[in-house]
Amino acid sequence: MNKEIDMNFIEDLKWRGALNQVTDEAGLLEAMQSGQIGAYVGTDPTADSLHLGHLIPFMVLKRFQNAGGKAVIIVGGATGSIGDPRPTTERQLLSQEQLLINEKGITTQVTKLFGDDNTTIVNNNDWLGKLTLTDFLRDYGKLFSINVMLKKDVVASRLESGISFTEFTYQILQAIDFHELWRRENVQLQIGGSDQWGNITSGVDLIHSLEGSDANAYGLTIPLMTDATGKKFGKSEGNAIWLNPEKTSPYTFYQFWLNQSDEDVVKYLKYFTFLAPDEIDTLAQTVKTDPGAREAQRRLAQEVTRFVHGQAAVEEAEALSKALFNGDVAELSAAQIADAFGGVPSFDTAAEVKNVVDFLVAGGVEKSKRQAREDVMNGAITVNGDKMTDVTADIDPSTHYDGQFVLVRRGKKKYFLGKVK
RNA sequence: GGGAGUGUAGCGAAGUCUGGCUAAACGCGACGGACUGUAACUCCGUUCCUUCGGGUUCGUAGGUUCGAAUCCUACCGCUCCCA
Repeated sequence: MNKEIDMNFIEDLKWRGALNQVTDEAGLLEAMQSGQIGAYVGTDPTADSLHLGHLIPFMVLKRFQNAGGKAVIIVGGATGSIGDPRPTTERQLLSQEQLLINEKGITTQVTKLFGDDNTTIVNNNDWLGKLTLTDFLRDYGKLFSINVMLKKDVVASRLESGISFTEFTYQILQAIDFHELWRRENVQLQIGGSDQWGNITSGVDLIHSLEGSDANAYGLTIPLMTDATGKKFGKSEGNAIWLNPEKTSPYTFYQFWLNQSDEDVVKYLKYFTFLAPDEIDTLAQTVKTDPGAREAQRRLAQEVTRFVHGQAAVEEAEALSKALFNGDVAELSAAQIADAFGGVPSFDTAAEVKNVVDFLVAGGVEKSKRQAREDVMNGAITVNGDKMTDVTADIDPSTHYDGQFVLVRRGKKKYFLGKVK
């Protein structure tokens, strides 16, 4: 492992604003210099795909990997079946079937992000699933003080509103995970969001209890990511941005980043790209000198989309963006539509003349006729490039694109593609 | 086990004592429009469904009443206190 690069890992994180707390900064750097060590990030399969919130710790893990470390990812089949306590309310347990589906989806995505080299993906069900209750109580339970567990922020915040024994125990399971990886994969560092601090330190303490207080085990947390308006990062129109292209198209993903505000864009460039500091500084200058060009946003969108979906997806998203925002969509050919519009939400529609309002509702563009009428009357609906303002007007799918498609726009930039059947 | 609270639209929160003027204040969010840089800010409109006649809502089920989110009964969920 290169000594110079090691020295930069923490410094780089600080510069990028990606460091909240470290248990022992000097100790960690020393461990990294003395040979290859592993770091891990745990993810519970709470959904069938990762979303942008998950990307936050993974970016740091990726930097660790780039710095020469080994990346270890736990897809938490066991912990996922228990549920990491939220500060407010008890979680709903997931069914075993759902957990399996989720594990599979997440494992696929993680593999894509981290590649095969210096990456290990494990499921904690492999060890936690085998642990019997008596072993658990004898081997681990004795090492945890209820008094300490109660003081963890998440637990403390739940004492008023209530917390089940199941969720209360979660921190022990996560601690066992850390120890297990410490033992079998030489994982000495656990990375997580700032809300994971309590769980991470539980793990560090457990390793120290079992392996001696001089055992190398460190924790690192990342600040809570919020946008300039103080809102939690990673939502668009109230929906999560997923990494699964089936759930959030690469085009929508690209647009999410392209639309970041001037206030946030540099922060995200530092955080979500692997661009060098001087390059980011240059982009930061362009935000000041020529904000309208949105050079920084464009670069951010390209970099992150490439990291998650690949170069081809970037090109597709850019081609589509160009067609939608810079061209006259009515002039496009059916072939161009078929080619470029794979990324917008689509729906099937019959080859028959239909009232606009009914058409919009049937296609899922609008959720109710009331809403559809309102939007039509406000001039918010454009069909094949023509603005519709008359609620009694009809849509004839045969007029454009060889009768194969109907292109609907709602508002300024939301497009829907009707595929004529 | 005993006692006290609480459950209102996506969320938060009024309204409940003093039943009708309440499809239900207000805030947030969301959606649309103007402005613009496919921005931010600001401003404006909308935000249960509808064949625009009306229909169905205030944890659930009943009841009282000409009329109930508002009163009564039972049940369910959540919280707190006592044991």
